[in-house]
Amino acid sequence: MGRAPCCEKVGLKKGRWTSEEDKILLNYIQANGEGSWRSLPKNAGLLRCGKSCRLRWINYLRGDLKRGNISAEEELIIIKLHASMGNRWSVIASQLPGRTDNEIKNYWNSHLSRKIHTFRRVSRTETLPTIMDLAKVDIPVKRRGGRTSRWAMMKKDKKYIQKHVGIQTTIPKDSTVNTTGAIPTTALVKETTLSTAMIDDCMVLDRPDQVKDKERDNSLVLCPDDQERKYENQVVLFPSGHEKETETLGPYDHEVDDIDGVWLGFDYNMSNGLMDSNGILTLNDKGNENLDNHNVMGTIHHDVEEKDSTGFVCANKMAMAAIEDLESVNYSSNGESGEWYSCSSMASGFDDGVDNWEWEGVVQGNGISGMLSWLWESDNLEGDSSNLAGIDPDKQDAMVAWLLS
DNA sequence: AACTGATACAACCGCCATAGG
DNA sequence: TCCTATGGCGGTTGTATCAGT
Repeated sequence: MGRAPCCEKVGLKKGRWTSEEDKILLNYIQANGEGSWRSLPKNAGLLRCGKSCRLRWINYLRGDLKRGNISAEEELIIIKLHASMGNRWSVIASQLPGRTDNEIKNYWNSHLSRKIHTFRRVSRTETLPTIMDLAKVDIPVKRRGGRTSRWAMMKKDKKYIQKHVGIQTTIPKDSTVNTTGAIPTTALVKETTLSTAMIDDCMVLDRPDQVKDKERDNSLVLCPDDQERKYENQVVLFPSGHEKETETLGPYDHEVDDIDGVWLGFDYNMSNGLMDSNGILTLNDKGNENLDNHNVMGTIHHDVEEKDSTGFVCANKMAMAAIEDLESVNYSSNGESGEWYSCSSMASGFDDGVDNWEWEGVVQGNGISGMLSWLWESDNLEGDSSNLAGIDPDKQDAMVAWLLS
């Protein structure tokens, strides 16, 4: 038998809270402060369990809650933190002011989990799975239906809360309501490449010698790996298999000393016609109407210092990326040590006959230091919350701060 | 217009950690 | 040290709402 319920449930109301109940709870807490949840319902005259009151307050009525949809920036933070600490929603929520763990959990489950796959860390002794069975993976689909967000309702009617429960909203004037589930792709790519903590000082890669179109400003450009790849503090992703033999896996098809990794994921839309005659693929969504959802995922490796024959230096970190349309993705070990790997995907969105691509990426510049060493000192990187077990809180805080720096 | 399936998200539930007696 | 109350967390469920048929 489990422990006794937190309160006597006979006669208590369950289910959705009415605006009247919200008013009562809100008035009570404003007058008496929060806490003492067990006695609160009785004192306030609510036929609710104290736990239910607490949840209602924390997740909905609290005045400091952020209104509106999760922004691309917030989404990125969620992705990053989830990649590092798993389903520790409260910890993740603590880094997103005004967001609740429940909200983030729901957002993850309904929006992100299907878009983002966490890839296995490749250890020295581990054999990579060569095929990932994506048939078993949920495929992101176009939103067909679903509830309209209550916050969206409030956005539409800023007086909603005042009308219904009598509290002030803090809906930002410029907040947007996204009812399609679509991600602001360009912004997200930009945010990802600009603000990702693991990619210190990176900037959006543009190739001024080949990319003249101003429309491509602030986009991420993928370059064939036979192109110049000496960039300072930039993100470079290589479609290494594009119309070439796959011997060109970049300068990194050699042994590396150590691999620790964290996957980054971001979503973008890709359509036909993004590949120009030079084989440069641009990730943006400008002017692309025929969009399919694809994911780009990358992992950042560190403790790598290598030079290729052209003198390219990959200092301290490497990144890999995969493009996938979630139909099929092959993972293969790459390099003698088997410690890193490339990803190929079927990109059915292309009409240029190239439907099987292999990508790799590099982040160049100084950056990841010892933080990742201890962050990933556990071998278990599959989103297991035990990842952080045993790490003292200061370290954990430092990690979070670093991840978000 | 009615029906159906998909979706978002609010709310519930059980378990765990911790404080305090 | 044990026991209990309580708060908190994460997994899961229920349902309102919507788009497609």
